[in-house]
Amino acid sequence: MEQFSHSLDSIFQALADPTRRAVLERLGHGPASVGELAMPFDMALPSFMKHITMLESCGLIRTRKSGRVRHCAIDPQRLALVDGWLADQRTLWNGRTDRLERLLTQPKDKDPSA
Amino acid sequence: MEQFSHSLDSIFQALADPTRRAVLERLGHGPASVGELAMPFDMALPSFMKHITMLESCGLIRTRKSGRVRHCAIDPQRLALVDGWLADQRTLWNGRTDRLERLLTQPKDKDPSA
DNA sequence: GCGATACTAAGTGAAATAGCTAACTATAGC
DNA sequence: GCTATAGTTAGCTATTTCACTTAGTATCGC
Repeated sequence: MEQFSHSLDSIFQALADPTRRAVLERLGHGPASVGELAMPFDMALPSFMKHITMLESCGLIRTRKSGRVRHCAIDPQRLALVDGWLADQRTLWNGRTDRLERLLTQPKDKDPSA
Repeated sequence: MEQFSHSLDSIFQALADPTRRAVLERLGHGPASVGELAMPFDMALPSFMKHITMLESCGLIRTRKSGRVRHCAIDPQRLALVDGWLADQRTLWNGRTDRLERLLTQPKDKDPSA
C-alpha cells in the first residue's frame, strides 16, 4: 500500500495538467507520434515534449522511437492504480453510510481486487 | 466540458500530495477537526493548514468553524468528477481493446493497423 | 481576567513546474 | 551529399508549491 503512494503522487501530478489529460484522451483513440500529438497545442515542441516525458516517466504512456519518429501509446494498467484508489475511497465513505444496511442485509464483505 | 477541465486541474493537483490523500482517507471514516487531522503528520500547523485550505478550495472537503475549532468533512460529490473522467477514459481504451480483440477473433473486418 | 488552546496571518526560502528560444542530432528523401 | 523533418538538449525565466518560523486572533476553562 505504501509503495503505491509514490506512484499515485506522480500519476495525479501528471493528470493535473489539461494538456496532459488531453494527450491521454487523444491516445485513448489509438497510438500517435509526438508530432501528431503536439499539433493541436499552441506550444513549442520542447515544452510539449516535457509533458510527454512526464507522462511516460509516471507510466501512463509508453513510447518507442522508430527512425526519427517517436510513437506513443497509452498504458491502461497504470490508470488502474487511480481507479483502485478511487474505489477504496468510495468504499470508505459509502461504507460509512451503508454499513448498517450492509450488516443487516449482507453479512459477507466482498473485495474486488485487481 | 470546458468548465470541468479547470476543476479537474485543481482536484488532481490536490490528490497529487500524499498528505492530502491521507487526510481524505482519514475523513472517509468521518468528520474531524483540523487539529485531529494534523496530529499524525510531522509538520507545522500552518503548513498543514495550507493542505486543508487547498482541499477545501477545490471542493474535496467542506469545513465550518464552531468556536475555535474548524471541523472538516469530505464532499463525495466532488470526487465523482474524477470518477467520471476516469470512466470516460476507460471507455475509450476499452473500446479500442475490444475492437482489437474483435479484429483478432473475427478476420471478417479487414484493417491492417499495427 | 488570564493562561492555554486552536487556529490564522505574514513573510521567507528551496525546489519543482511550465513555458520559451536557440542550437543540435539523427533520419528520410531526393 | 544536401535539405527538410522529427525530435532532443541546453539554458533561461516566471510562477507555483511546500515547507518553515514568528507572531497574532479568538475562543475555552478556570
